[in-house]
Amino acid sequence: MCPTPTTQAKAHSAEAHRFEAYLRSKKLKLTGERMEILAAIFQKDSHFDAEALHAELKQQGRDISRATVYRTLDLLVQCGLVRKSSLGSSHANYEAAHENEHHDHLICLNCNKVLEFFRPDLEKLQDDICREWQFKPLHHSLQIFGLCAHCVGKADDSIIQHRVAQIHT
Amino acid sequence: MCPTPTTQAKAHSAEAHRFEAYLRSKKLKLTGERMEILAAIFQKDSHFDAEALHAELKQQGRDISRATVYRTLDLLVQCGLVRKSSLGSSHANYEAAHENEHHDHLICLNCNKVLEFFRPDLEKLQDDICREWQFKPLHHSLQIFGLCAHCVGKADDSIIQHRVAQIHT
DNA sequence: TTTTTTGCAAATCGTTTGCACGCTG
DNA sequence: CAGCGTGCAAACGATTTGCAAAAAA
Repeated sequence: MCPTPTTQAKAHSAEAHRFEAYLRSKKLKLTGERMEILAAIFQKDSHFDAEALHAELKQQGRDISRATVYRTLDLLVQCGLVRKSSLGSSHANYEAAHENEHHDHLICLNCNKVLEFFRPDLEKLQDDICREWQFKPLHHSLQIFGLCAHCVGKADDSIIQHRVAQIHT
Repeated sequence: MCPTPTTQAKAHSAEAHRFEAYLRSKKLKLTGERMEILAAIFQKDSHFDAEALHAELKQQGRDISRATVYRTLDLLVQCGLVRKSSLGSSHANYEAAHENEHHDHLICLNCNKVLEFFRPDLEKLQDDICREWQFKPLHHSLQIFGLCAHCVGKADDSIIQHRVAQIHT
């Protein structure tokens, strides 16, 4: 009876509700473009950049301008539904903030795979450091760059060394 | 008797020797511009960006082109004398790698002060994480953003919240 | 109707590059 | 003198912005 859940179904997802609430709280408007961008992001499984998102929307038939994609990503970051982190590249990368869980990243310099991990003891250690310096933490980012299990031994050393020097943290 | 150590004295500093050795090993040339840039960097105490370095050189009477500054910074990063890390901004920041000591950063979102810390237990924890994932670490970066002791309570919440969302990691 | 949003294209900003000339080895 | 290095100005690529038309409240 129910139609198969499709992009359409996302209209009432938890993310959509949260975004709507956020927009209302800021007296901003709920537009088709904003909702489609949100849906597209939460359909994705991994990290992406603005350009890839824009291209994906276009191929889905929605020709939303790059400017709107950037503007909407900003809003989503502000309201906590999307997380931004470069992953070592010089341009911004984003990911849907499913479940609100925080995590950090292991980034393979050979195949570009991104592994996510969460360690409570790491979080605690950071709290200790902040206490020691009387520093109030609001955000943190730990990125470990190297070679994943598949790429160890298979990567060209000189290329990898070059990539290490190019990392943007 | 000895003349007071000045910029000139840097010509034989440990850094200069290391840079010279690196250049020789790569069959690159030891130029005045490269040495002056190195000296200027090691005179500085803190983090800086390419633009600031370029301006500083100019005001010291050395009018080295921006292109050369960028090219030389690259070389210095490659040979390990300079470290690159954005500190949350969208453009590159650099710091002299005195003593080879590794450290991480606490970055105040109000006054932009950067506190450096080193925790052996943090390094060990990262090794554990990498072992667990069979990941070979080559580089890492931990940045904690927030408010330093001086700025807690003095900062405008909405401005800080906005800055958190702008962080580039 | 009032206010916000959109798309477009131009503008920005940090950084890189091609090229002709200059300097190092 | 054979290569590299330099300065210049143009090119770049990601992101932002001003503005007039379009959509939401």
